[in-house]
Amino acid sequence: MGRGKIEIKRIENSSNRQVTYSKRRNGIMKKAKEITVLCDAKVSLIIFGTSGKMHEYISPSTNLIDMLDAYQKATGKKLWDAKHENLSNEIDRVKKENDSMQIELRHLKGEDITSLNHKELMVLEDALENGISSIRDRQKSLFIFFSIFEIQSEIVKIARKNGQILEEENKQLQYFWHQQELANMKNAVEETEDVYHQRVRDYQSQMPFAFRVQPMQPNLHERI
Amino acid sequence: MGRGKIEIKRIENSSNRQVTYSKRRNGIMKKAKEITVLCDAKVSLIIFGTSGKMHEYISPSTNLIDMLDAYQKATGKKLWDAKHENLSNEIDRVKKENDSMQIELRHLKGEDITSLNHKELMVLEDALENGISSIRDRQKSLFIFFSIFEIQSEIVKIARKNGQILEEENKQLQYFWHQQELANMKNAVEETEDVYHQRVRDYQSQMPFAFRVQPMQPNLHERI
DNA sequence: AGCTATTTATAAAA
DNA sequence: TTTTTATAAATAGCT
Repeated sequence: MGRGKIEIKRIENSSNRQVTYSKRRNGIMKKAKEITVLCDAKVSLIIFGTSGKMHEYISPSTNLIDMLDAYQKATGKKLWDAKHENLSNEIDRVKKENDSMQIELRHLKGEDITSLNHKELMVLEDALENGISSIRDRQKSLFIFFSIFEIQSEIVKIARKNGQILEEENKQLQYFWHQQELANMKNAVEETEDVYHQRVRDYQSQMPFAFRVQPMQPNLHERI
Repeated sequence: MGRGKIEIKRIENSSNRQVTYSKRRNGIMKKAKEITVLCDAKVSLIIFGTSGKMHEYISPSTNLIDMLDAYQKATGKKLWDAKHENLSNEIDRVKKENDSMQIELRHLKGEDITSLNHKELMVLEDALENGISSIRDRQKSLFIFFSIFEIQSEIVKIARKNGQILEEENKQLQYFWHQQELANMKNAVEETEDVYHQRVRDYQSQMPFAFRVQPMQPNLHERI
């Protein structure tokens, strides 16, 4: 369909090829649109020329993703599923890890343990005993922290009473403590004051003698 | 291009539409092949008719996946990445869940607890105490199970000694126990025998008097 | 699925 | 690129 008939083989003349490409590309696009309208067809047409520039036509009634989904259904070929597989495997792996941790957590909380044998129960018991002793150690060390803090406060108080420390120096000391120690123990102190006195009884008997404190001013928190 | 000119609008006559679809589909396919050859173009053409049947053409120099990769590069549009995003989100969610369980597990095991305040430590301690008491309860009930089993064995033994039970009846009794009880406690029994005697000392003092046993034949396992 | 009159696409030229 | 125009190709309506 032109001034002369042409063979269907690569057009060697580059500018001719470019012209033909442009014309035929428009032609195909037009045909694609027409068949879409005339026949209710869904068409996906993607063309790359040698320049690398892309042209596409997708029927307005659909979109490329749906087309490709349909393509996969129709052909059974995988397109992105291969890429999905990695992610799916990752999910499976993490979920399994999740499940086993879930089970371990339940066991540590004493749930779902009827399926465990004696040996397994002993392992669990040991783990729990270790955990509880670590936590009690930590609570003791927190108590020591408080005790030291309280001793300091008492020293300051006594010193002030005796007039050995001026009000200004006292303030500086308080500031020093605030900066050096409170910064480090901030987290530990949080929300702890309200249970402090209640727990003192529990741990005082376990404290090394050197750290035992008989507070002269038990309402320490009023001065923090 | 035909006996009459047609408007580009949906062909209402269904059989006409089907014929036109078939003809024009072939036409587009041919055009696609031609532009591929004539102009070194890469074409992806996918067509679905109303019947749902699919037809495709991909330039021989490429394949659909490469075309779609190029499409994504050219347009910046995501195709399967959108689907990947869901999976990625799922992974993130599960991993977060994982992390928090990891932390909880560590805490229950007494690890990484320096960042916890007193209140949090107390919650942990309670959880551990609950866990440990559940597990000890379970161990006691397992012990009871063993004790009953042992009592039965002793009874059988005494009875046999006294000639009150014939060898055959004894076998039947053993079989009965094997079926009725061992089936249920199989899991609990597994690997338990080797620690049985070692633990008896620990729990015996906690047992209700009724269940205390002074084994006349401690090497029970030889007859299981 | 063929036929063919007619429309449409396009090759070559500008 | 786009337009022109002669001609090849596609196809609508019919069998």
